[in-house]
Amino acid sequence: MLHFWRKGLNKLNFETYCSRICTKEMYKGQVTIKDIAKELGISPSTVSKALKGHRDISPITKKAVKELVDKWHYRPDPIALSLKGGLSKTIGVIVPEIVHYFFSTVISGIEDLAYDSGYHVMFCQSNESYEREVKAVETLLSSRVDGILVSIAKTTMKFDHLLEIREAGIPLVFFDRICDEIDSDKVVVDDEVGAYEAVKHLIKTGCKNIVHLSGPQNLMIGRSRKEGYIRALNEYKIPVPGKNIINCDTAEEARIIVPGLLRSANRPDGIFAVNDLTAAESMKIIKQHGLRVPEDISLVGFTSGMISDLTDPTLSSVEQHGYEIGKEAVKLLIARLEGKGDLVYQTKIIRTELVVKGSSLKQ
Amino acid sequence: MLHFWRKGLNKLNFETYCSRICTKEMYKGQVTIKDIAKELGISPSTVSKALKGHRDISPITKKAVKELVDKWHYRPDPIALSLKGGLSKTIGVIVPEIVHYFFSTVISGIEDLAYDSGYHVMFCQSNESYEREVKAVETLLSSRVDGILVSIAKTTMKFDHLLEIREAGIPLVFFDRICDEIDSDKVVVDDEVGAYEAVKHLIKTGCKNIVHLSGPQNLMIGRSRKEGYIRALNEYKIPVPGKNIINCDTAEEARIIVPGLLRSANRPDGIFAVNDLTAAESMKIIKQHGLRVPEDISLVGFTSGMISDLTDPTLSSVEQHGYEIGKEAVKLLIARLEGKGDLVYQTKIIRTELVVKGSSLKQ
DNA sequence: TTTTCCCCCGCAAACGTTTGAAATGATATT
DNA sequence: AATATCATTTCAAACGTTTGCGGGGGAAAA
Repeated sequence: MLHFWRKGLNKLNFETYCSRICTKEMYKGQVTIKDIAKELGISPSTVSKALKGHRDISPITKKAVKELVDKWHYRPDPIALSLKGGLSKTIGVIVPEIVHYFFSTVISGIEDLAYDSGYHVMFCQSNESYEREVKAVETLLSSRVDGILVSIAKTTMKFDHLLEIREAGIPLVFFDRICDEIDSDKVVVDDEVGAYEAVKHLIKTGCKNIVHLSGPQNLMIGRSRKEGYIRALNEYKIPVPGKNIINCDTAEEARIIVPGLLRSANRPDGIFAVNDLTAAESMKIIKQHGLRVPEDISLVGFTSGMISDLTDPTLSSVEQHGYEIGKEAVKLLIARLEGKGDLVYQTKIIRTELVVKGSSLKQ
Repeated sequence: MLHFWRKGLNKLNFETYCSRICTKEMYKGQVTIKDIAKELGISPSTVSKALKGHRDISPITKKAVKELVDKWHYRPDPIALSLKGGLSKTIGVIVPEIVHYFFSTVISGIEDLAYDSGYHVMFCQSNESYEREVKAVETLLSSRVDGILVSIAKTTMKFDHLLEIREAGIPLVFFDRICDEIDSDKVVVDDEVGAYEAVKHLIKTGCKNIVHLSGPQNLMIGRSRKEGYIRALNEYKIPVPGKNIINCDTAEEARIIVPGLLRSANRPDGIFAVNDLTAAESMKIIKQHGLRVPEDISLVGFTSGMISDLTDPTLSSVEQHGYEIGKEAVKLLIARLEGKGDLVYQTKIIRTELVVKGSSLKQ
């Protein structure tokens, strides 16, 4: 029974060879390499080799295989491939929340570059919860992703789960909400410079009493933006009273905090908010109190997307280039995955850009 | 070599049994069931059965296995599992774009329910391009996802790629941007009713000349919203001149179209826009022309998230409950995947809700 | 005619896991 | 003492694919 068929095969012309009736039950399950082999009366390994153009396989067989493959819509099973090769060609992403302009922009960048590079994207949202974040790491690890991109939750103070990723031997890249305690590839926005530029702009346009509505101080981004604020004031020798830095990074908090500010003895004439949503809400409150933006109070936010075009007046803001961040993060990860990256960890800084609009143009 | 060890094993106490030195090279690759077996001197199948609490396995062995598993952080390889079981426990999602409040909300709902149900989510964005959508289907199919959720792109007019999903035998659920030509499970918003309610509200608050800025008519949502608009006007015996229905569903188009409207002979006193972004841009243009909202022109949009709170005045809009849509879509898919769904296709309708805010309160 | 060589192709192992069937040793039954 | 019973474990096959190795057959060289 060995090789007896070959005489027949070699004499077979393509018509006969390929026009056999399609007996494969295509409605159930997928076409496998074995099905192709059985139909053609050859072995699975021959089919496999034919498919990748191995020189061992004769042109006649190659052609026959390819035609049947097309006819039956055979697709190699990525799962079997992964089992063999050990790589899933999938990268995992953990973000605090998807419903958030900045993060969806980053994800968009991640998705675009990942797919162009032949990787799939699997993602989880932590919903800003430490527990969910731990669970997400667990999920991704047991999914055998090749690498993980993560932007940590506001409430994350312990990092064991992230270290576990490292211990499992899979590459990790932080973006935006990075973790200082862990040495790794990182992509960050130059928050400090962005904040500095924003506050400097407020000072130059005549603000004397600038309040900073700040973000959580356990996150780098919260600290950096505050530092930029302080540096700008220091540079212009303006005192920085502690009460001018107020933790307030949501619209809800703004509704509680801003009214008090407006009624206080020395009302601010400039506000630098840690994000646009807070800034926009502040603007509304200011207007409700009968004050004008920017005449009475100038406002600058930190990008959360198209918000800045919708407010009245339009909102000056620091653009973060989320799409670039996503792409850079994937680039770093893939470089490491494919071994081209040298062993030293990199931190990529994406520059910010102050976009001045209506809310800070005093005259 | 067969079973000779057992005498020893049974006499072994746990300390000795489990405290063997961790010789496994844990820095490279994953711990497999074989490693556990080898270390314990038993066979892989015993380990496997011990792990799932098979009654065949003695308590002493079970405990030993579990302790080593904990110690070495063994995780079953999902890839091997998938190879065996034929299921990847992954669902694929195709959306037009992630950077879009409505879709990111839906995705959030999808993600939440999917993970709670033990499924992973893999996703692609079509960027509103037909070609990209075809490629996304291709990608997802060759990823062997168990099911696919899709919201089609604006430019998609042919549906062969979607039929291919059906032919591959994997369940398909449409959401929001559904495809009428394909019989399948669907989750839709009752756009028609939402539009009807919105326009009725405009009529009741005194608008006589209402313009509809409509969406693409190849999409159900574009057609349905237009139909709701027409039904409301018909009900109040208000004529519907063709020129009052204008294709315009982006801020860019609004900047071109709306100024003309405002300068026209019979300027509208109400506008129903197919989405909030268009409505918000229209509002800006109206104000720039020295007209007031809602006194001169009332405005109602169709939800795109938090936009409606940011404009001045706030924007009346039809809420779509994107999060619910995502959850329902996953629910339908999982029901079908797990065979509990009967064979008949379902269409789930998520009701909309008119949220009246400042832009349509004339007095 | 025999030997050598090359071209094609099949075999088998491997990836990690599951599962029914077979086997082992000890104990209980006749 | 031979046999049946039981608990516990191993064996082997399977999922779909890849790949180095070995071998059959035909053609060219001796």
